[in-house]
Amino acid sequence: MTTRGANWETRRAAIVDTSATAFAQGGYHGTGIAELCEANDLGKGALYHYIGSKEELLVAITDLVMDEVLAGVDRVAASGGSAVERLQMLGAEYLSIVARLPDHVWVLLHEFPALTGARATDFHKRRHVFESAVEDILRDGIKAGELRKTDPRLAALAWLGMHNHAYLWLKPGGRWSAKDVAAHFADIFVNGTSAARFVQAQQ
Amino acid sequence: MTTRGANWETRRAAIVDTSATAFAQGGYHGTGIAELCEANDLGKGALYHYIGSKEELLVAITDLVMDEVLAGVDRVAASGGSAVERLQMLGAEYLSIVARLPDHVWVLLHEFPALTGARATDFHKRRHVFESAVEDILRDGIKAGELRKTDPRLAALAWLGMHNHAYLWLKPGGRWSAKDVAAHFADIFVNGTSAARFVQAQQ
DNA sequence: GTGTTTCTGTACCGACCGGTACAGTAAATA
DNA sequence: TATTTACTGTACCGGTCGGTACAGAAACAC
Repeated sequence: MTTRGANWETRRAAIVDTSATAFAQGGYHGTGIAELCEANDLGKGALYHYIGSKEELLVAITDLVMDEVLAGVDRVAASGGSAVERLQMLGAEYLSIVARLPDHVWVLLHEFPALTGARATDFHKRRHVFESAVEDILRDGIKAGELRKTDPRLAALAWLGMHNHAYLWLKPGGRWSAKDVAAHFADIFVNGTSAARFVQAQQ
Repeated sequence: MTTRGANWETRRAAIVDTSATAFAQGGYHGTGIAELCEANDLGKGALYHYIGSKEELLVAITDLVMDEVLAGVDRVAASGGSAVERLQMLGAEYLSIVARLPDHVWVLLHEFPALTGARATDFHKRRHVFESAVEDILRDGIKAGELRKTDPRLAALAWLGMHNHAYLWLKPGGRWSAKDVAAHFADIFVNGTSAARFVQAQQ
């Protein structure tokens, strides 16, 4: 067993972040240990003093994202808002993570199939919690009469697609903020893009 | 220069398809030449007689998908329908490709960053044609008064996210057909999920 | 049958893969 | 100052990477 110094944890966290960026650029399999060493400005010995193995690095990256996502799910559940309010809040929570940790999210969405064994099943469980949260909110909204009677699973997949896709173009300091996009997406998803509704409302 | 027999092309096409499935399971970098040989039941010599190189295989897979996507874009443009009609039609065209070639699409969406040089710029140009087609239809719809005045770029990103994401769960012979999903998605995107509109319409 | 072309398996290449061993250094503790 | 503890660079491991050379098999032409 190896002992750990005072700032071992912070050093490791920095390595995880830097490596996430490297993976996001070259892919998990496409980025070698040598490149990670260069990105972190560390020798192999020093690197392995912190990471254990390449797969542990991948686990650290995915865990970091999923911890935040599930914390967001909890905050939304505790908010006690209406289904539509919770849907928009969940979108804002999720997109703020995407905007804050775009590289980590990139790695998560692209490389989670590289996880093996217990790590893989663990990840799938946690992802299921997030996706079910979306679907449950939609079910609540339909039951409460807030939302039309649509297939909740298919609608959830549409919602998830809209928001997941943002990891490709939503960047911190970019054209839109996470909050703006969340509001816009909630508007499209709930109210649609048709002009007809407003015509009718004016009648 | 190598000469080619009568069924060289068909053999190559079969190898491209089989390799797409292999890449979709293990990733481009994660799948070695040896695994491709096994998947295709061919020795290295035979395989290289058809593929040239590993990257050419990737190019063949992405080209196959993009050819179909751009053909769909052309058919939609030639249809002469309204913006809303064209939007739904483009969704159906795209999702039918996703359902028919899920492995190819998987490889395209995950591994296109591995393309280099002219291949990369070519791909980005063709993808831009597709994404612009979506945005242009939205602009047309807004101008014609069919759609509300929203940010066309952001709305296009929402639409693309919804449809792109389908490569993860839309399978041939699965729970939903490509046409069903396209109709459902168009309904959500254009009309939204709110119950309010129908309440107002009934008044 | 003979010669040519198309195809395929085997052996092999240098480079790089993820990972380990370990000596050495720097800093804290005594 | 002596000793321990935390950290880091170098050398190296067996294995696999993508790719090539080439001899021989199979299919074809005549």
